[in-house]
Amino acid sequence: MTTRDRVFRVVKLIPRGKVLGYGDVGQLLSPALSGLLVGRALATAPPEVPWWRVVGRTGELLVAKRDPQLAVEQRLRLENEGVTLEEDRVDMNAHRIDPFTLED
DNA sequence: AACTTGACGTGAC
DNA sequence: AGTCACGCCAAGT
Repeated sequence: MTTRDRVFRVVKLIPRGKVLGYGDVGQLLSPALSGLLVGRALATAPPEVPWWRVVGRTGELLVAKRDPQLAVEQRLRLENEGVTLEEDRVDMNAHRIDPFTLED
């Protein structure tokens, strides 16, 4: 079981229309991972992993720094499942879920 | 096999 | 309200 797989396991639990922060995902794992590594893992995410439901703590689409194209895709996918964005930011207050509710 | 680089976040200046 | 340092460690080079 690699770190990537553990990240994927958590991300797959995020329900449609909800989001988590990179740090949140890392925090759910034990031992906890830094958000940086979560992002690193997501960079190689397979199709079945809803990577677009992971954003920065403030709702920012941080991927834009690396790949603006990918950020556009993320935004479209999010809006497509009902997540509202304000100026390239997810409305965290409305869509961020409590990490606790994800534990299997 | 060594070295660098991050889809991050927090705390200290 | 900017920077900076730093933990974290898998991947890319």
